[in-house]
Amino acid sequence: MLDLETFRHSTSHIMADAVKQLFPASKLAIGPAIEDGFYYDFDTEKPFFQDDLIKIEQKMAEIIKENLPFERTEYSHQKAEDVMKDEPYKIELIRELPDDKVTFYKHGDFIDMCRGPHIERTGLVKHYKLLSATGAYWRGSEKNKMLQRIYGTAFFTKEELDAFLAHREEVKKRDHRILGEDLDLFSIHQEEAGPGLIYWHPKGATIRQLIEDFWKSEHRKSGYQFIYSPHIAKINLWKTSGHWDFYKEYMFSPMDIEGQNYILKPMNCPGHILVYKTRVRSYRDLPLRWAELGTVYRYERSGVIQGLLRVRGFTQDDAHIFCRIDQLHKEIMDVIKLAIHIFRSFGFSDFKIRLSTRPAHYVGTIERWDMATDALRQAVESLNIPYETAQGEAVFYGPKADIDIRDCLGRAWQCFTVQVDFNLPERFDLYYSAKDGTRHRPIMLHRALMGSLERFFAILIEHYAGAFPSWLAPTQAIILPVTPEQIEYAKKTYSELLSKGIRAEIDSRDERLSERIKDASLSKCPYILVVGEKEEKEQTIALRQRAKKDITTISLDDFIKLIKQENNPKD
RNA sequence: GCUAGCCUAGCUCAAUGGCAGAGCAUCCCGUUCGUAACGGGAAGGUUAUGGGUUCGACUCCCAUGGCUAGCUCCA
Repeated sequence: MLDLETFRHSTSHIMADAVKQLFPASKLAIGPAIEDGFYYDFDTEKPFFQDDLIKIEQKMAEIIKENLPFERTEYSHQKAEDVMKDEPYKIELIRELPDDKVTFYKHGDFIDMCRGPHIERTGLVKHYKLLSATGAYWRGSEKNKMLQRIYGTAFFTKEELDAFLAHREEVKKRDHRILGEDLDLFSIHQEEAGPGLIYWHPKGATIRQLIEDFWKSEHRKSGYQFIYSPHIAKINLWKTSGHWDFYKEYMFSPMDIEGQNYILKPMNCPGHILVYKTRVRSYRDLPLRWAELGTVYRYERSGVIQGLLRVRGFTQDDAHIFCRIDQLHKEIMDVIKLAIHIFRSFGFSDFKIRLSTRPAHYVGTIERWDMATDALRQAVESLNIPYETAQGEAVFYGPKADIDIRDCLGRAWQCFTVQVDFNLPERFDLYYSAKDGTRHRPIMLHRALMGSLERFFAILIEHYAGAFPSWLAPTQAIILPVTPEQIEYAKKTYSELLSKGIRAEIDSRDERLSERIKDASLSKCPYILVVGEKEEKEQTIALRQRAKKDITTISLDDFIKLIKQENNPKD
């Protein structure tokens, strides 16, 4: 049985063959299979254009039609370099191979150094498509030359390829940047105000408030307290925390205020630590769980900014937990439980945890690292969520666990993180008084559940395709009087809904009913309430639910009951 | 930041060196309407910004800003 990776890898060879035939001066770099298909990097005189991709696809069709066999051969280093003498990138790779034997695969006149395996014949490839051409650095380093990369994909069946392309279309349709504008949720004013800075419109702000309210109430239930900290602080604070040394490239330049340098905060932790230090903490005070919807500013290079997903100013749903070692396990467990609960409430149910362990360079003792890592591992295991361990992937100050959530299109997003920190308590000389009066270092946990509100909002918009569940919808019900005769009745209905805490609107514009239904539907409002002569007489409403064709006539009280039922996040 | 492509009305897009245009949205008028696009009219532009080439530039060239897709990075 063929595996898809082999199949796609072979397709990338066919593509490289086509490129070599059409553009003989191109030099080959690498061409692996990737999650959604494959790519191949070339060093070419000119970048590839859209038209070139079509030509390359046609040439590939010819190679496939010839049904050439893939043949494997092994050469010594010497011979390999000889065979690849016109391919400088291949030579570089060959020289790094430890074995003397180098394997090659050949079909027709095209030969490529490659570990393999490959499919038997080019004719097996039938359903493929070239997707895009972009620049990519040789070996991923911007110090190296930029090569030209062509992405493509291949599938066993036409149905799978069509489904993949349809999925790409769906992703495009759900793009939060488009929906954000269509639904009047937010805007970005790159020219006037700067890229990566978000303006939340009333509808977007309503959703944000709903998210924040829910977040706060769940935190209160979980024993958190809230604090607020300023957006700027003197540079010394960032020198003490160490950010000025290891995080400088993401920090905005200092601003001079009365001869002192101040920095826009890229993180909330130093502020929380200052609060901790305002008095001597007892072992009985711990754990302290302090949360803040803290807005931070980070310099991101212009090329990486994207919609709400990657910005220069954003609000973290941050919290810091100061605790004793013996409390660590429970605190970690509770944080992960809270995160899962919140994600479920927003309609996510598929999670994957990644545990990152001690890297080569670290602060703190091995014993503490092992203990903290075990605490993380035990918490994850007892919650029965699949996890993987990323050996040596943690940051220098402590082990961490991250959670990827999967949206309804199967895309994974990293939002949640919980990080143990042995470093900052040390740098700021944090302590608490133990039972016997001696001083001890508390352990500090950093954690964010949604990560950034901006980014999480983007994920929600795309997850729901802008059709937010009733509890999050900026407008839950739009009331449409059939004629001006019913405006009074519509207003009465409106006041009644408002008084019950339902987010309602009236559209009594001088437009045909069908026009106003169209607009209400496009706004993705969950409920449309039509009131005409008949409804007024019977004191009812004609209810049209989002994504449903049928219309039901019910009393306003029944509608209120219905919407109240939906007014809470699902868990 | 780098590579490539792109930037025309609020939005989506025409105009290939010779008079800047359409649809949607907006505003006005008409229509008073029973479940997804009513009719008519008006207004809307220093063609991203700055320079250059040319008798003449939305169009060609240069710089700057920004966007898009990647690379790298990441909440």
